[in-house]
Amino acid sequence: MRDLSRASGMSLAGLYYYFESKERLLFLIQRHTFSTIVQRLKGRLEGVIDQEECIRIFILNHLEYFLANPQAMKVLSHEADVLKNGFGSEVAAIKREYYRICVGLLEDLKRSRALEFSTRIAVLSLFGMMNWIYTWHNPRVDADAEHLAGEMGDIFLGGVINGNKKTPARK
Amino acid sequence: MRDLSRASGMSLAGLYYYFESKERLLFLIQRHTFSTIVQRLKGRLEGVIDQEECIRIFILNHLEYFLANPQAMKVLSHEADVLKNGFGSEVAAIKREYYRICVGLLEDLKRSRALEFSTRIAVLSLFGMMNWIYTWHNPRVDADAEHLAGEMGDIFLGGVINGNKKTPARK
DNA sequence: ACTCTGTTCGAACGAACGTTCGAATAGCCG
DNA sequence: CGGCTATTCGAACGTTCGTTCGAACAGAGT
Repeated sequence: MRDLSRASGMSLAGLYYYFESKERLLFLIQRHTFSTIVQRLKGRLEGVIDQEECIRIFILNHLEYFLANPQAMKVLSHEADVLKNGFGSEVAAIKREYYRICVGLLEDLKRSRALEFSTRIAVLSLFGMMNWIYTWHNPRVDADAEHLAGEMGDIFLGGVINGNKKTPARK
Repeated sequence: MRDLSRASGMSLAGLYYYFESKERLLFLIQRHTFSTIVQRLKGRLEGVIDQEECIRIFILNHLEYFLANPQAMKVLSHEADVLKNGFGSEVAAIKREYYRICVGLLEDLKRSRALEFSTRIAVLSLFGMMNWIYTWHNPRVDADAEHLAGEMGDIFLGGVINGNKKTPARK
């Protein structure tokens, strides 16, 4: 809170005139962030029918927001589970909706191409690929969101669509 | 430190008889953990020639350690960059060696099959898939390390080997 | 001019943290 | 037994943190 006070130019006590507690402020930031991501995603998916294109849009939407707000996403990734019961559940609901959208897209893809893989593991692997970016992305040496989304889309979609033809029988 | 004192049964001051500071204790834990992972990996890779099998071993080795020490890996993922210059650089060197091993394995695979993809992005995507597990894995509902390593290996290897045949031209 | 409401702030409180210090204890060697 | 070293601990120190309180200030309405 003292850092925010210094950065914003408002006194420490002044912050508490607008935000009743540090936890509620974090809650507002998280709710705003995840709501924005979900809302933008829904807009971009509207009218798109190709299942593969939908997943590429999902990845691009996610990475664009992450790379446009790197410090914010670093904090949100770090403070993911610190909100207490009341605040935590509302944010968790938004995250769950976001997760369910991705599950839906992947199951559409599975159905349309008669694929076989665990949706849960695939979705969470994709989230891992995308979210881990905050630990390594350097805007001076790494590509932009569009290019990264393309590369990650190739890896992920190539993996779930083609599977691994070399060793198809896995226990 | 007070939590460690309570959990270990030793008094708070007693801890400082063995560890000169909290930061040095964290450094020792990190060094021990990452050294162990690298050392086990080298042992398992010895004599293996098939490039795909090497990467599957890499994934399995990583996930086995992560799932065997979930709380520890959660802390290490969270406190990845808090060590000061002296301590930080030694741990960073071990991590860099680990990263370089994975880069080497992937470049062997690329060379042997004449593949085309960004090694850096592929490696960091793989790390993301594997490291993100600490945020979602529940031993009561999720599969064990061997099964997860198989599924993630299918997705990752399928992705980098087969690429995405549907839209091969990507700018 | 006076009040009322909305806004801002310096100063402080209580709690938690990393760390230190001196005393107490235990085991061993002469 | 007496002295030595290794080990353990209660109590405290200084700092940082989230939060609160009462005073100060500004502007609008009467």
